[in-house]
Amino acid sequence: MGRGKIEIKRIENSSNRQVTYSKRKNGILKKAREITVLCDAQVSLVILASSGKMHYYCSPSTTLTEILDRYHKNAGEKLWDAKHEYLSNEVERIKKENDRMQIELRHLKGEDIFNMHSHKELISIEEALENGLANVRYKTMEYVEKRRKNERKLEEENKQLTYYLHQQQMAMDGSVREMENEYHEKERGYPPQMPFTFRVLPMQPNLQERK
Amino acid sequence: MGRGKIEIKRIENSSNRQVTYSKRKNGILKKAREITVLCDAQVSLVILASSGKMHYYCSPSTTLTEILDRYHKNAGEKLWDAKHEYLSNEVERIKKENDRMQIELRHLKGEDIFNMHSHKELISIEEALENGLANVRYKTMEYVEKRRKNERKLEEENKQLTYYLHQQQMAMDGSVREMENEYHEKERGYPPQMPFTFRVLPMQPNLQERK
DNA sequence: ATCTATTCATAACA
DNA sequence: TTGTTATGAATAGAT
Repeated sequence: MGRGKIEIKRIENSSNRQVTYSKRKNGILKKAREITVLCDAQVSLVILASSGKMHYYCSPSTTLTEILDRYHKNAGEKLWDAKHEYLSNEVERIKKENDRMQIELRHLKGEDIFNMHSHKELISIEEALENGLANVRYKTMEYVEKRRKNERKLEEENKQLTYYLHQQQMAMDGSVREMENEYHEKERGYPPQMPFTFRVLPMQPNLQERK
Repeated sequence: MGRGKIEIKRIENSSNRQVTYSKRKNGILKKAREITVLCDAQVSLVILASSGKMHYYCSPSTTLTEILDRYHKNAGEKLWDAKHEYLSNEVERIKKENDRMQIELRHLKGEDIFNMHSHKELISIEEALENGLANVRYKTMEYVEKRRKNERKLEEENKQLTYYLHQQQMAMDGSVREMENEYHEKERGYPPQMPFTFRVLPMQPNLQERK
């Protein structure tokens, strides 16, 4: 129909397409109205132009929803359920995404950081923070290590001193008893086990002030 | 069109109506398909005969639901029930939350910071990262503090022991000299300063194993 | 269903 | 966009 026959394929010329759309849209709407009146039919028609403009027709005495309800039942297509399912899945999907990011954020903020290592996906993200933390950790480790070593040294000294003290006590104890009971008999053939020159080594000064 | 013009009003003859319905229905469906192809339009068409038979067309690459979604928005009609509306809102809400967190995450990772509108925003990001470090620092500080305290205690004990050892040495030294030079004169009026019951307190075990 | 005289829709043009 | 018109398409009524 028209001045010439046309092939049914996309009209490339944009303005031609626009004009054709407008005319044919009116034609379809008219036909929809007509079949409604002529044949007691119910019609739901929605037309969307590529431009985004929309036109629709719905036969009177009904609503689009009503027709679609019947459509739903008749077609057996799970229109509503599908929509509902889609939305449910979407909510779930996005919620998961949400949780993941929330955890990630908490970790990056330094919360829950001791649970972090179980989450594989977070490893790459952790790296950012861990790079920052690496320096701090290294410094503190160094520091702790030094303190621990010093601590051990002190413990050792402590043991030594305790031991020597005990020895000396014994020695002194013996000497005193000797002096008290038989100080005229000179039979002390044993020198003190501990050299009197023993001195406790001075500790590293300022160690606890270092970082 | 046809052998004679007809008025657009209900066709009273039932079989005529039925025939006309069938013919026009096909016509509309064809037109719907055509406008879809010719003009890049999207069409949703549902036709219900008074007999109850139903036919529909929906342009490919879309779903009826999708078209009706747009219809809903444009027409402002309540197509969707509360559940769907709730879910739709939920999706939108969570998506916004999602975007917000995504931006925050990217910022914490140091990405996209060139879009920052103010120095304040940069500072707050810096603060967040520093807070993250603070937690780690705190944990290590606690640990170091414990070690330091134990260390101090050991130092104190060490000093005490050294002191007592020295005292004892003096006392013993004196006793021996006394014994050697004038052991018949009993003038030792000073008892040892250190009680013989002195014992070094045992240290906290396992302290260095604790985190 | 199929045919066909007619009316209708519309492509091209203005 | 709107209108005009030649032409192809749709279809009412008959078969």
